[in-house]
Amino acid sequence: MSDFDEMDAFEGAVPLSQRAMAAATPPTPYLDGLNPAQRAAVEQMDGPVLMLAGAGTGKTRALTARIVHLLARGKARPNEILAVTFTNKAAREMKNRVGGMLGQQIEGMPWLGTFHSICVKLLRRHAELVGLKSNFTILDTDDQVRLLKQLVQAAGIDDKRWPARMLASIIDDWKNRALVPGKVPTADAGAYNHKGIELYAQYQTRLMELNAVDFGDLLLHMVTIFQTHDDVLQQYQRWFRYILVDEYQDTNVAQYLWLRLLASGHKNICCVGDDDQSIYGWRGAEVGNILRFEKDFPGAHVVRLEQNYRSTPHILAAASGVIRGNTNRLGKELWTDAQDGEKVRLIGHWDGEEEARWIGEEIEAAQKGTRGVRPMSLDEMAILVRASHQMRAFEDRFLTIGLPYRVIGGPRFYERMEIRDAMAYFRVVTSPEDDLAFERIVNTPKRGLGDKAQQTIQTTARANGVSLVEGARLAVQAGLIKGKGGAALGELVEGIARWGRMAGDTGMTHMELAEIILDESGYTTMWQNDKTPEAPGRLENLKELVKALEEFENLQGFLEHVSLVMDNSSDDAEAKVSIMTLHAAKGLEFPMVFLPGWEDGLFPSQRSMDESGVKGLEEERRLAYVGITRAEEVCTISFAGNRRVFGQWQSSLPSRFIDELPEEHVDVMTPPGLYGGGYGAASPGVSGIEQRVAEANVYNSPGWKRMQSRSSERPVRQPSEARNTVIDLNAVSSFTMGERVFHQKFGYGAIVGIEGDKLEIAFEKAGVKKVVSRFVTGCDDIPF
DNA sequence: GTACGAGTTATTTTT
DNA sequence: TAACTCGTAC
Repeated sequence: MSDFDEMDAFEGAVPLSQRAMAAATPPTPYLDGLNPAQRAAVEQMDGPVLMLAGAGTGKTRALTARIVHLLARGKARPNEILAVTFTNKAAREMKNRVGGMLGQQIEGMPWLGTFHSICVKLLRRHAELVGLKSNFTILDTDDQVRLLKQLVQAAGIDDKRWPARMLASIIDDWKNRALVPGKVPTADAGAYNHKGIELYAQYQTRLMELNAVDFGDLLLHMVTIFQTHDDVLQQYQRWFRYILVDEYQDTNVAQYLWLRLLASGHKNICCVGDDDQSIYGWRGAEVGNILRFEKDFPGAHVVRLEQNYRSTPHILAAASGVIRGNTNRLGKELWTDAQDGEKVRLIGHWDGEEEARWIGEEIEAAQKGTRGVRPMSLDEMAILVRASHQMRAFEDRFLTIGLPYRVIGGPRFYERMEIRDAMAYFRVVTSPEDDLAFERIVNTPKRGLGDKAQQTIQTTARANGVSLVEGARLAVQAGLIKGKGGAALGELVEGIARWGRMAGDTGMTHMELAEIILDESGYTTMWQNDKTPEAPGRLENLKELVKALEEFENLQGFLEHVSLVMDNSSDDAEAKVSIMTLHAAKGLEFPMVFLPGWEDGLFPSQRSMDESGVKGLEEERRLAYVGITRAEEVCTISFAGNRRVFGQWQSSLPSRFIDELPEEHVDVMTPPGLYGGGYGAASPGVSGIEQRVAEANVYNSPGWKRMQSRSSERPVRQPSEARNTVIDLNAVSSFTMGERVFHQKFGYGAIVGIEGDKLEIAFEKAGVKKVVSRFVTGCDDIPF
């Protein structure tokens, strides 16, 4: 069971008074260099503390110092401190920093971890109280949906109209709100075509039968146990002398209840967070938890960390100006000692491609040091977008100009198909009753087992009250599955049994076992024979998976770890620009940050506003705040007048957040491709940024005005699209020797030969190629 | 069992 | 537009 040894976390309870005395007045080097607010947050050890930590105010430092202080003062032993984070990354960082501050790795803080990993440990010890066995399996989203799909279909519901995914998110939402099937309010009765609650109950029953839990259950079951077994609750209330919570603004109702139950004895709970950075409302986070802290814990000490060590004053002022638009804040104002630095830069572009092109050029200039303050490495730059589809324009552009970039986020290593397949094999081997895993691999690779064969397996298993593996064995034995499929299935079942025996055998490492499983099952061969371009990568991933096993004692340990730790370890050496969503950027910082796509409807997202009204808008605004505060030295906000949305050209207005930027901290730039910038005054009554944007921007250009005036009809000349059309019409004849042209894939180049409609082009990055002329556009660079 | 074509549908994502 | 899912035809 991974890093959790049954007794470790609780052993050696020496009376506290004795320990406290032994640690009379030890030196406190970890307090040096803390500012007064941080220090207060560290030294106020007893009772409830709310540490309101603005962006870049050294919260992790204060949090780790607090842990070290508690230990140094003998207030608690390492295993008596409960420290909860949201992500494994945060947990890891805190662990490292506590170790670093103490000068050595203490014997471990077993209760420093994510909500989920801590709940797994607890639930394994008390599983029987909610009807589970302690070796329950943890289902991920994929398993969850597959299971629900079965139930939905069994209930005779059209899963096309009512997708299982939808039900999964409804159930997740209930679990986030700590609602067991019987407690779902009647207001939600209509959910999922009035079948939601019933299916939720069925799903929970099915999970019990499978001895399985989903992510939401980890919290929910523990809350149930604490609520119904006072003795258990008290045991942990006594054991966890001090509780620390990171990112408190992201907690959902279940997590909140869990914390409140544990803290209700001594109330030594320190919650750290920033209401202005609450951006996960859509997945159940309740800003209300942090806003209500002082009511929940009367007499709480509230400490505000407001000195920012990250950004320049202009950047902070811009961020403050935007977030000021929100109501219902606890209220904080970031300040800094730092020198002035550059103002936040604001620029509008004609369309999204233009924006990507400009940012690409800015990045290249910044690298050389011809722009901004100093030459910067690509590692120091990031582009933060609202929605991942916005990344595409940048990827396309950077590919053509050969600018190295990396996309952060997206499918993680352990979510890739081949990894999940391989893990399903491991799961079946280590626990043959894992039906979901068996279903996944029974016909992967193809064994000639279609729907009918799989149904036979199901029926046999159910009739005999056994697992699918066992059902399959019986079915084969009884000759119910004929031909090639039957033989292959027999082989698979036999293999599972054999590999299971090998697992118990000590003569073999679990890495060797893993390789044997993947080879003998034919899984490796399947990819070797696959000729799709991604096959080699998948084989590579499988190799990496086996390598990752090394750190664990056995396959079970590995599976346990992986079910909760879905990390992506991509540490490539080459310097690259990072592209990611604003959500993914939380907690990160970069000297140079680009915030493109600030257009109303895109950011703030129309959908957010439609679905959640003012609440939604405020969360979007916090997203803007998070974005701006990621920047250390240079922050560039941009928007485009026109953008392709679902293949259609759409024009939009600059984001309302742009109007909220304080004018004196913003430098409005003139977009390239405009003849000298301004086109006269904007309409009267418009002032401040809006006016300056209008003066400098496309919004006051003839092209824009033309489009506006014809807004009811289709604009005569769409951007880019128009350009392409013109070229297409003149495809054969329009090119001349030496002309500079652009190709989607190969970038810029010059024509060195013409043969009918085929062109020979010397590309700047890709060398000389022959290309059909319609794939090439001239770059006459005339705007609009 | 696969391959292809029609039809659908377009946030944010951790555990 | 493009990516994905589903159903049908071979």
